Amino acid sequence: MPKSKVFVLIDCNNFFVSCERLFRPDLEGKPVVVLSSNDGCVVARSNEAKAAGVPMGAPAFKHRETFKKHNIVTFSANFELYGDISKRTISLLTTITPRIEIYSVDESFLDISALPITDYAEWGRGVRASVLQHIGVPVSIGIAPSKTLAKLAAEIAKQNDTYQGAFSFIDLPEEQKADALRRMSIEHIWGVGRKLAPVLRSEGVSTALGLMNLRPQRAQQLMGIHGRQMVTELQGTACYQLTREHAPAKQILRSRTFGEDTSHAYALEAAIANMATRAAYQLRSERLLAGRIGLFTNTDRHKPGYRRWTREIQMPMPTNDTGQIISLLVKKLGEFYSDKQKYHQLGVFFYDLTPESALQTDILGDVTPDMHDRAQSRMKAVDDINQRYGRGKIYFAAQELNTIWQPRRKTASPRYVSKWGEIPEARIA
DNA sequence: TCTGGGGTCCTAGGACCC
DNA sequence: TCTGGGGTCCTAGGACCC
Repeated sequence: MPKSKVFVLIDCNNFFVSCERLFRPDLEGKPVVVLSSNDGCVVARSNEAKAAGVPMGAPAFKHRETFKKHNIVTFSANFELYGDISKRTISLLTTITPRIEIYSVDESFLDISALPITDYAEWGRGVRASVLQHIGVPVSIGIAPSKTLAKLAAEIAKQNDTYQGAFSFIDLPEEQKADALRRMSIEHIWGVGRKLAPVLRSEGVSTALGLMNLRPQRAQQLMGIHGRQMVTELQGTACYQLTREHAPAKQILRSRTFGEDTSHAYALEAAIANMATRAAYQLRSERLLAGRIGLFTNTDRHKPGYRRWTREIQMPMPTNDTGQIISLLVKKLGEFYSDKQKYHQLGVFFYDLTPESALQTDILGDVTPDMHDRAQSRMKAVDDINQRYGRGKIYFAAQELNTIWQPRRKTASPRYVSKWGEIPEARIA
């Protein structure tokens, strides 16, 4: 019988806020929130902001009073900064073991089954101290025989200061494990969200322990196959393994809510051009081609007369050529556009992604392989220039038609680490 | 006035076929 | 005119995640 698995979850606490504080140490201990694009929703809160009663995902405009009353400092999200701090953290974790899964910008799983460790919680506290010292970001660490339990363990570590940032289910006596699970409500379980929590509660299951003891068949009836796997994982048997290497994308989507609603066709065209540019760049950087491309746009769903339009194009030959994509999508826009509508948001998406290497020439189509090659070398030249001289140095004219679509960012922090002009200065007196 | 953006996976149901 | 059962494929929508 193989030795059972040991997974670690390293979860950065209040990650976006912690990143902002790295460059603003004066904000340590003060209430801070980070807002999404258009300063719409709260996407990260410091502990002090949580204590002041600001909910996660809350629309910012509903809480302006609370922000004022508690002197809460707000930042517009600065994803370039967070991405950079995230990369540094990951490269530090990679020195522990190469068996790492980058789960999100602020969470990674490690498989440490093969590491010679006797006291896991103590080991976890060491990792926490190292990340704090080298990166400056506080983390919570959960260690367990399954990923679902590791997520719960990290949550326990975060909630309870006595564990000093690390909690382990490995070698924990059955009675203590039951106690810990009894104290965690089902909402904290990975895979139980807004809809499933009430379903479980009406079944009389309100804690992690309750779900662990639910009949697997019943869990599957209530929640589908994931429910059954959740029970098994809570019992301490791993269903989910480490997902190594970034799996190729299955779909790519770029969308933005506009800075203000617009009826102008050229504003929509500019938005299409920008979304398509970013999405197609991702396609090319992953060496993929899109077999289906499309766009959607809608009016404000909080206003009467809400409408949504979606159009798709089946490509005769898969593409990643920004110019071709923009012109096809702008043409599609013309099929439904009306200057009587107030458009609020627009997105561009790609489906049926295939590797460039698998390109099948469409012998009956009017796109010849030669045309495809020319498009390829044109886009390569654009990418090379932008990579060398900075994003957006060279672009399609349509991108510049209008800027109404651009989201508002009232309180963005400087791009400390990715723009030379915004690097912080330090003076030594 | 003001409510984000980017993903994955599963399932139910329809179309179609034998 | 009426009709069973089962399989496949596709899509839309729903659930979840951060």
